[in-house]
Amino acid sequence: MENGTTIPRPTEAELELLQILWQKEPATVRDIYDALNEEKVSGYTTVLKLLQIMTTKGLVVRDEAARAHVYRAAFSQDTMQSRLLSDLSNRLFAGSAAQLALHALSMAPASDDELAEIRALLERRSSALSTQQIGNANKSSQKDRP
Amino acid sequence: MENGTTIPRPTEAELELLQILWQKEPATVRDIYDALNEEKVSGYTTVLKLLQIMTTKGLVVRDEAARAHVYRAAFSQDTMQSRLLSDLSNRLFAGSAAQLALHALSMAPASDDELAEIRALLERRSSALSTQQIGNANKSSQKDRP
DNA sequence: AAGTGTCAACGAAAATCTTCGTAGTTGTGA
DNA sequence: TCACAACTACGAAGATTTTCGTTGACACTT
Repeated sequence: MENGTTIPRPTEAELELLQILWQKEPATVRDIYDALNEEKVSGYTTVLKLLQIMTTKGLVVRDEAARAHVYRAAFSQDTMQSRLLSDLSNRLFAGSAAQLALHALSMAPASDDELAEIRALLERRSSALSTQQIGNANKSSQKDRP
Repeated sequence: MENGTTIPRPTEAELELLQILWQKEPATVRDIYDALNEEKVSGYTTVLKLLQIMTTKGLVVRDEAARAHVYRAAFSQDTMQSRLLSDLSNRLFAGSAAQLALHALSMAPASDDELAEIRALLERRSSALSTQQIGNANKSSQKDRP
């Protein structure tokens, strides 16, 4: 395919595991299995198989040193959020992330803190409206392991 | 399943057709087929089949009066945007649409107009921070056909 | 050293998604 | 009226996703 630097899009079930991983990282299959079963029932080997698939996809990274392999997310939650957001933006908002943000904002029961944060971001933005790409699709403050 | 008032989540290919529908509504299979083939190649019956599936799913509504059935999206683009956004919000942003908006904003190369619009929304928001639900998940100005 | 329990690997079944070929129907122009 | 073109319905194949049962390897306890 056109792979390379592209982050693979996780499926529904895969994203669920990633959510757990981001919280409990690093984790063994059992760790994840236990955490998952607090929300829904699922077989141990199901989780295992998913993790194996995600490993080949490059969604997670595995340390096989110990007997119980230890898994980590290959990409930070932040990176994945950017990725899926821009995906949705392309597919449903004609590529305008701003439109997307606007829409999200209009349906968000935001807290005062969040509103303040958004205003701050907006200020910064209006002053820095130069040619540079403003986005942070590659915020280097993140620790991804591709 | 647990259907009822729930909007079914469109698949990748389905969303593509919806995009076209929102622009060219109402449209026959051929209309959609033609529009789609300006972007990518796809068979006529493929489009037809998809529309049939989408009809049973309730994603589109069909008028069978004429020989060439006429299709419309069952939900406005706006409604679908809200739906998928809140979906992503739940699955990747711990349910915080504001966090999602913030993230989208930080990666959006927004235009001045859009920034202004966002600021306006923000103003409105801060003054109207009462108990009422502020969102527009059901903007009654929309014409959905469930 | 044998027994017990945990683990990864493998294969495969079930469900869903995507695509298309074929058949049968209907309206239209010759 | 006959033939042609356009359309829908049906079925099915291939791809992908999701789930799980079984097997063999490994480690710890007794």
